[in-house]
Amino acid sequence: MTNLTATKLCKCLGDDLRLSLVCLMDVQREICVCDLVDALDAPQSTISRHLAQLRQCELVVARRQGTWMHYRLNPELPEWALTVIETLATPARAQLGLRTPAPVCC
Amino acid sequence: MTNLTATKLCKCLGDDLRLSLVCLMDVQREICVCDLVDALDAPQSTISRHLAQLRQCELVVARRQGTWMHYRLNPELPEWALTVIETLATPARAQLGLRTPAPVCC
DNA sequence: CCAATATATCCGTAATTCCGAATATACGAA
DNA sequence: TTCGTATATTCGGAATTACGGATATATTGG
Repeated sequence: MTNLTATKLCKCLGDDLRLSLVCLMDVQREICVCDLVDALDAPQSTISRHLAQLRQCELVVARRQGTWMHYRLNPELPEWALTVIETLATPARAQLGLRTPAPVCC
Repeated sequence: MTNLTATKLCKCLGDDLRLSLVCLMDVQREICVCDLVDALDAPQSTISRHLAQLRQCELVVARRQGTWMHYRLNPELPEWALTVIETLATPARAQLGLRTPAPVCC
């Protein structure tokens, strides 16, 4: 179980970049940072900073594989949080102009 | 139809006070500002400012009745937005310590 | 150990958001 | 018109958040 609150979840999702990250993880079960970096075009340090924030709120978890880090939604997310994410995913992808990126590396 | 985006919705809900306001409107079909002010204890100007923000994002609409203003969720909210609000309402009420206030005025 | 690659963290600054007292506005009643 | 009540807006300052270049760390291969 996480100690995620409704407010914290919304704060996390209330930013274009973080919402994009979460949407990409929702499509692909797991995705590595380099793919995130070139799907969204933003400097690597920015992406990494937002990922850290998502990790700290326990929205996502990371798995290291060699030099790569693979991120995915935290499988222990409470059901209401998952519902919110899945409900937002479709409109968000359209609004943010996200297309599912072809897996590049890993 | 509104021009609400997923990010804007989350930004609105990503604040304890605004999330409380929305939860209270979700329970009571319609609620007036004075009830909101004494349900949440925060200065009137703060409540009013947050209500203005919710109005501007088209999350809520207001109806004047004499000197009172009655607020409710925008009935034209897209379905995904309503789903998000309803999904969050239960955990949020618990986390924010909200109890349904007895209608005081109006 | 060294070099290269992937990712994370630091840090100073810019931008945004939040606050609440004071003030303005809107309305009903007298 | 004037007063009283309900609500909205203004405004200056405090607090939070975001940014991204520079740097640090971790891991693999040679």
